[in-house]
Amino acid sequence: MDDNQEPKFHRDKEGKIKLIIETFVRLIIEKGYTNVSTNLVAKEAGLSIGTIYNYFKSKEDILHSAFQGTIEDFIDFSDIIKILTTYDYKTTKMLVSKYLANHKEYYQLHKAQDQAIAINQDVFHNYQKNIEDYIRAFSEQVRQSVVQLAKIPAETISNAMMLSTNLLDTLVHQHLFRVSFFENDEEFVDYVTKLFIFTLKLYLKE
Amino acid sequence: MDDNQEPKFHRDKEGKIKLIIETFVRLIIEKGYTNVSTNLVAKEAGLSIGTIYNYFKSKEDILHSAFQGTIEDFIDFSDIIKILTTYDYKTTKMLVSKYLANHKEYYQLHKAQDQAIAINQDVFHNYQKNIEDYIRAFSEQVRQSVVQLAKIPAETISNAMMLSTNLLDTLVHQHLFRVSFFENDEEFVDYVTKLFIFTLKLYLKE
Amino acid sequence: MDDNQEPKFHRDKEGKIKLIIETFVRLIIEKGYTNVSTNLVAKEAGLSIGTIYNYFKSKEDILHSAFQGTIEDFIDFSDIIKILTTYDYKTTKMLVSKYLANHKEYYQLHKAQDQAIAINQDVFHNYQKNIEDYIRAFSEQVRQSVVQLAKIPAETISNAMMLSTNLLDTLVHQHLFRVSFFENDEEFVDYVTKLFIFTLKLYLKE
Amino acid sequence: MDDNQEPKFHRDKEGKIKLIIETFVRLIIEKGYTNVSTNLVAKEAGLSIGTIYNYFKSKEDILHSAFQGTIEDFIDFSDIIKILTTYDYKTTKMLVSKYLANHKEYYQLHKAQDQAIAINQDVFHNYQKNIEDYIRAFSEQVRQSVVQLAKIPAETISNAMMLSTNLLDTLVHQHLFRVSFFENDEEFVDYVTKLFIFTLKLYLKE
DNA sequence: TATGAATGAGGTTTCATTCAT
DNA sequence: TATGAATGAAACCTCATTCAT
Repeated sequence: MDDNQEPKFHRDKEGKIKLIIETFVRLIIEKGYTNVSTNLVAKEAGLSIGTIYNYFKSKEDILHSAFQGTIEDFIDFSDIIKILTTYDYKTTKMLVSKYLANHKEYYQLHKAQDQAIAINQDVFHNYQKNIEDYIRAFSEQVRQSVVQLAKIPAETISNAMMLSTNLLDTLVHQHLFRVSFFENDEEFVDYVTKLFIFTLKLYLKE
Repeated sequence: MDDNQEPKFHRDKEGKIKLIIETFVRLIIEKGYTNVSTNLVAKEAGLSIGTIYNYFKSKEDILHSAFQGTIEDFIDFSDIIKILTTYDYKTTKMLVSKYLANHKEYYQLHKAQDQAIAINQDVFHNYQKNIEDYIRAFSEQVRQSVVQLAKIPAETISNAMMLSTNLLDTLVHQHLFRVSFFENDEEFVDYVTKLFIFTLKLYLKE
Repeated sequence: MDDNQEPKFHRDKEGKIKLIIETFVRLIIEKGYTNVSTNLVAKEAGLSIGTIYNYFKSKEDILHSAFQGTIEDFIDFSDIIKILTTYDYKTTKMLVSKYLANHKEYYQLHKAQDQAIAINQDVFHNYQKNIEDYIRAFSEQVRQSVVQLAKIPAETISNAMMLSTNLLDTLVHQHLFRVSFFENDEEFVDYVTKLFIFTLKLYLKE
Repeated sequence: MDDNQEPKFHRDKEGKIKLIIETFVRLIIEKGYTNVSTNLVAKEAGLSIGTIYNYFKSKEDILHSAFQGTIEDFIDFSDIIKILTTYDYKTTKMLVSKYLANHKEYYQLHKAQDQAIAINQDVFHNYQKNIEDYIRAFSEQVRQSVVQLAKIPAETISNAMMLSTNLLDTLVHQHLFRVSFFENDEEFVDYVTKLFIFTLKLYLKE
C-alpha cells in the first residue's frame, strides 16, 4: 500500500514505553478505564499487541506505570515553606485550587486510578510507597532550608505533610468522582483549604 | 414431561425482586463486584436468567436498585443533639468510632459499594439524593426539638450535617479501602473527630 | 442466506454434550490434542463457542469428559472367566490383541490421553478411580459366578485384575506411543500375553 | 554508545550450544515442558533470542538435541553379568531399586522427558537409537567376557537386555508419573523384579 | 556473528443479553 | 410469566520466529 515504508525498528525502547503509556492514558481519558482494551492501545499506538506485552506484563502493569511517573511535581517549593511557616490561607488556597484544577484536567485519568484502586488496591502499594518517599524527601528538604522548622523533628513534619496531602487527595477525589461536597468549586476549595491548615496546625504545633 | 409442576413463588413479584437484589448484594460481598455476573445471580437465586431480565432491564439496573433504601440509621438522635449543641469531643468520638466499627464489620459490603461507585457512579445519583433527603429530614427533626438550634436556618443545619457526614464517610472509606491515614485506629478516630467538630463549628457558628 | 431456517433451540442438552465430545474426539484423532482449539471444536460442531463453555468448564474438562465414557467395555465376561480359571494362552492372547487393536484404531485419541496425563495428571485421578471401581465391580461379578474363584478373597482377585490391566495398558501405550518393544505386533502380543498370565498367576495362586 | 564492549564468549560455538541445551533442560525441570518458551531460554541463558536461532533452527530442534547423549550409565557391569548368568533375585532387585531411586531423585527431569516424549515423540527416535546402540554394545561386551554367554547369539542377548530395560523403564515411569501400580515401593520393586527376570529367562533360555 | 525489538495469528475464556419454547 | 440454551464479540495474553541493525 505504501511504498515509502517506515523503518521497521526504531531501537527506541524509552520512546516506545512512553508512547504506550501516553496512548493508554489518552484512551482512558477519552473512554474510561474499563472501556480501553490492550488491543485498542496497540492499534492506536501503531504497534502490535505483542510489542505492548514485551514492555508490560499486563494491562494492570501499564496503568500502574502510568502513575509511577505522575507524582505531582506541581507543588512549588516556596509555597510549601510559606504554608508551613505561616499557615497562610491565600497560599494554601492556591495550592488546593491547583490540585483540584489538575484533577479536573486529567479527570478521566484520575478516575481510572480510582477505579483501579477500588478493584485492586494491592497494585498501588508501590505507588503509595513512592509518594510517601517523595513527600518524606521533600519535607526533609524543606526542613533543612528553614531555620524555623529545623527544630521540629523530621518525622513530625513529614507526617503532617503526608496527612494533609492524603486529606487533600481524598477530598478532591470524593468531590469529583463520588459525591460532591458543594455545588460550586469555590466553596469546596475554601472548605478544603481550612481543613488543610487545620491539619497542619494540629500536628505541627504542639 | 411432568405437567404437575409446583408453582415456584405464586406470582410474587415483590418477593422475586427482593430475592434478586439480596442475592446480588450477597454475591458482591462474597466475590467482589467485578466477579459477579448476572448468570451467577440467577443461579444463586434459584431463578432463571430470563426471569431476572423480566424484572430488570439490565445489570446496571439491578445495581441501581440494590443501593436504594439501604440508608444506615445507626445514628443516635440524642447523640447528634449533644454534638450539635456542645461540640462534645467524647460524644463525637463515639459516633466516629461506631461508624468505623460498622464499616469494619460490614467490610466487604462497604468495599463492594466503593467498587461499584468507582466503576459506575452515575447509577448512584439517586442513592445520593436519598441520603441527602434523609439527612435533611433528620436535621429538621433535630432542629425542631431543640430551642437552641431553632434560630439557625434549617438549611444551615442540614448542610453542616451533610458536610460532616460526607467527610466522615469519605475518610473512613479512604482509611479502610484505600490508603490508611494512620497505622492504628485510635489516632485515626481522634483525627477524624477533630475534623468533624471543626466542620460543624465552621458552618454552624457564624 | 437460508430462508429455510433451522430452529434455534433444540433443547437437547444430552445431545449437545455428546456432539461436543464427539467433535472434540474426531478433531483430536485428525490433528492431535495440542492442535485442536476450542474455537475449532465450536465451529466444527456448528455451535458457538459460548455454548461449549456452557457445558464444559474448560478445554481440559472436555477432554476429561471424553474419557469418562470410554471405560473399555469390549472385555468379554466369559473370556475373563476362562483366563482367570485356566490361564489359557489363546484366550488371553485374544484379549491382548483386541486391546492393541482398539488402541490402534483410536490411536490419536489414546495418544491425546497420553499427552494430557503427561501434562496434567491430576485431572485424571477421577478417571483412574472410575476404572478401578469398574474393575472391582467386574471382578466381584466374576468371582460370584465361578465356584472355583469364590474361595479367593475378593480383594485378591480385583488386585490381580487391576495389576494385569494396568500392565497391559502401560505396555500398549509404550509400544504404540513411545518406544516399540518389537518391530512387529505379533511378537509384542505374545510377550504381553505371557506377562499378563505371569502376573495373574503371581497374585492369584498362593 | 560504548565501543569498548567485552566479547561475550570468544566465538565459543560449542560452549553456547551446550549452554542453550543446559538452560533448556534446567527450565523444563523447573517449570514443565509446556511452560518453557524459547524467549525464556534466551533470557535465562544470558543470550539473545537471535543467537539461539543461529544455532538451532527451531524449538523442536533444541528439544531434539537436548536428549542426545544423556544415556544413564549407572548400571554396574558385574551386576548385569550376575543377573544374566544366574537370574539372581537379590541382585536384580537391587538393580530395580537403584533405577527407581534414580528416577525419584531426578523426578522432575524424568517427568519432563515423559512430557516431552508425549508431546513430540518423533523427536526421540534418534535418542532411542542411541540407547539401543548403547545397550547393544554393552551386551556385546558382557557376552565376550563370560564364557557361559558366548554361545548365545549376540542378538539374542542384546534383545533380551533391550526388552527388559525397556520394561523396567516403562513400569517405573508409569508408577511414578502416571498410575501407581502399588501403594508402596517395596511391593512394586518386588513385582518388577519378577517381571524383569521372567523376561530375561523368556528370551535367553530357549 | 550477535542482537533483541517486533510481529500477529491464535489461544482460552467471559458474560450481558436474547428469544423460542 | 418463566425458562435457560444459545449467542458471539471481545477480553487478555503467549510465543515461535524474523530480520534490520
